[in-house]
Formats: sequence, C-alpha cells, structure tokens
Amino acid sequence: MFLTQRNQYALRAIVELAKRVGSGPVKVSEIAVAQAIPRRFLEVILGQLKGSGLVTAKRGYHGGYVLVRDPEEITVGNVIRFLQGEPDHKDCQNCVFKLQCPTDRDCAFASLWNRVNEAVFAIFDETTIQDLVEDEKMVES
Amino acid sequence: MFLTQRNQYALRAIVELAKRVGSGPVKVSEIAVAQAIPRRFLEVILGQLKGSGLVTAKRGYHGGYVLVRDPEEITVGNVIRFLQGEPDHKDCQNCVFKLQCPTDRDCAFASLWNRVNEAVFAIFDETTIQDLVEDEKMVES
DNA sequence: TTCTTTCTTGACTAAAAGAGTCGGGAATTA
DNA sequence: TAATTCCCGACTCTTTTAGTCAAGAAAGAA
Repeated sequence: MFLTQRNQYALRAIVELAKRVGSGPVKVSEIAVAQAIPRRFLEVILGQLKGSGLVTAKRGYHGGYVLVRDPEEITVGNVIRFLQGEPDHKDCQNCVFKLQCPTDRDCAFASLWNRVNEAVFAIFDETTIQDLVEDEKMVES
Repeated sequence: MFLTQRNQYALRAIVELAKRVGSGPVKVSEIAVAQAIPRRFLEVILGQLKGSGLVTAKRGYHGGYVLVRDPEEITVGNVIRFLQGEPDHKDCQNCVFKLQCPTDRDCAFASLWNRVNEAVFAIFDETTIQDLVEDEKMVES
C-alpha cells in the first residue's frame, strides 16, 4: 500500500464530495456513512483538508462540506502533496553527493528514490478525482 | 520513503557483499561496520536473506556471508519481492470488481494501486545491485 | 432570543508496525 | 577442545498511525 489509511480516507471523502457537487453542503456524518469511515476521525481529516483550499465548510443547519474545485481539475497528486506537506528532508530527495547529505548513508539510494518518486507522482498527477469517481461507479456495478 | 529501514539495510548488506565478491566469506560484523547497521539486527536480516538463495552463510573460523549470484544479475526488484513475501491480499492488487474483493471498499483504488505498483517495480526491476554499487562509489568520492 | 444542528479544536488513548536486543545453542576449523 | 561465527526464538522499546472525547463556536430555525 502506498498511502496510509488516513490518506485514503481523505481521498475517499473528496471523491464522495465530488459525487455530490451541486447538491449543497454534505455533512460529515453522511460522508462517513457513505464511505464507511469512522466519523470522528473523518472530522479531523476534513478539518485538515480545509487547509488545502480544495474544500470549504459551513456550520449550522444545512452545514457541511463542499468541494470548491472541479473534480476533473483536482488530481490525486494535488491531494497527496498537500497531505504529506513539505517533503521531509530525511527522504533524501535532493542531494546526490555525500557532503551535501543530511542523512549521509542513504545517498547511495538517492537516484533510486528520485526515480521511484517521480514515477509514482507521474501517476498521481495524471489521475483526477473524477477518474476515481468513475472507478467507484464501476466497482459498484 | 518507499522502503523500510530494514529493507534498506538488506539492500545495503547485499551491496556490501557485492563489493567483495571473490574475497571469501564476509562476517556480519564487517558488514555491520561498513554499512553502519546495528549488528544484531543485521544478523536477523541476513538470516532472512538466506532464504532467497541470493546469499549463503558459512559458520566458524573464516565463516561469513557470500553473495552467490552476479551483482549484475540481481535486481532491486528481486530482493524486495523476496523480502515482502507473498503480496498480502489486503493490498487489493488483483481484484477489480467489488464482489471479488476481500477488502471491499478499497477497490475503487485498485486501478491506481496497480499502476503505481507496476511503475515502482519497473524501476526496481531495471536497477541492479551493480548499479547501486556504482552509485555508492559516486557518493564516496 | 433560544434551541438545534453541524463544524472546530486540541488533547487524549489505543493499536500496530517497525526497529533493535539478548542469551544461549550449533557448526566449523584451528 | 577452544575460538569463532553463524543461528534462532523470544523479547523490549520506539514511532507511527488510527481513532476517540468533550467542550466550544457559528449558523440558521422556531
């Protein structure tokens, strides 16, 4: 598995919101039920997602979450990059020579990590939320 | 990071053995020092690696570990696949339709996982231990 | 206003995975 | 037989991930 459970929940929540664009705010509890995600946990996750600007929340009666951008224009890469935050420097993504390397020993793998990372994000970046919505429809049938 | 510390240790141990093919068995303690890996932990890892057939061990005076195959012919993919064992079915690598799926909900991501997995292993499979040996030489200079 | 709904926040606990250790036993060769 | 080195299973420690709880603040309905 390349994504934590939490990150998958985040993606699924966004997918669920994508399925309902135009129907007004969606409550956390609805998303939780639809996607079988523990409600409390989902609250935390959606709270974080607000920071990405992909999602906004409204409180009170008829409150809930709304996806603000077009599902075709949000990629998995956008979401994951936001969730993972600044690339932790331990990941040794940028240094190639030992002297520059904070982690020192892992540099021999630097080239390998870079190539893998690029390959993975190439896929994440070409997969949109809309694609996932359609995959989910396939699965349901 | 795509590989656990343990798996990186395993790769590094093999790289170290690769650097010394032809010089007889290499002791765990030597590898541990050369690669800055905790010795006891390395014993465990090398013990596991024996099962792969890539490596053999000899006990007693002048004992140690030996790489049995040509470093050019061992890929990172070979090593990692062995270390990770049978693809845990939770990873939902093979099922596309809900009814076949043991994990049910994650199936919407099946296509994504498959593509990522293939991309990653394409790289692992084209990278040989010899490549890593050379990368390590670069880093040391 | 006041009540209900729904998000908000931060601290908290629980579970799982990963990393690393230990002691003693078994082969090998000097 | 004594030194060396791998071998093995059980064990602990740490970190990460998962998930919960309680009290509070906005928004709208009555």
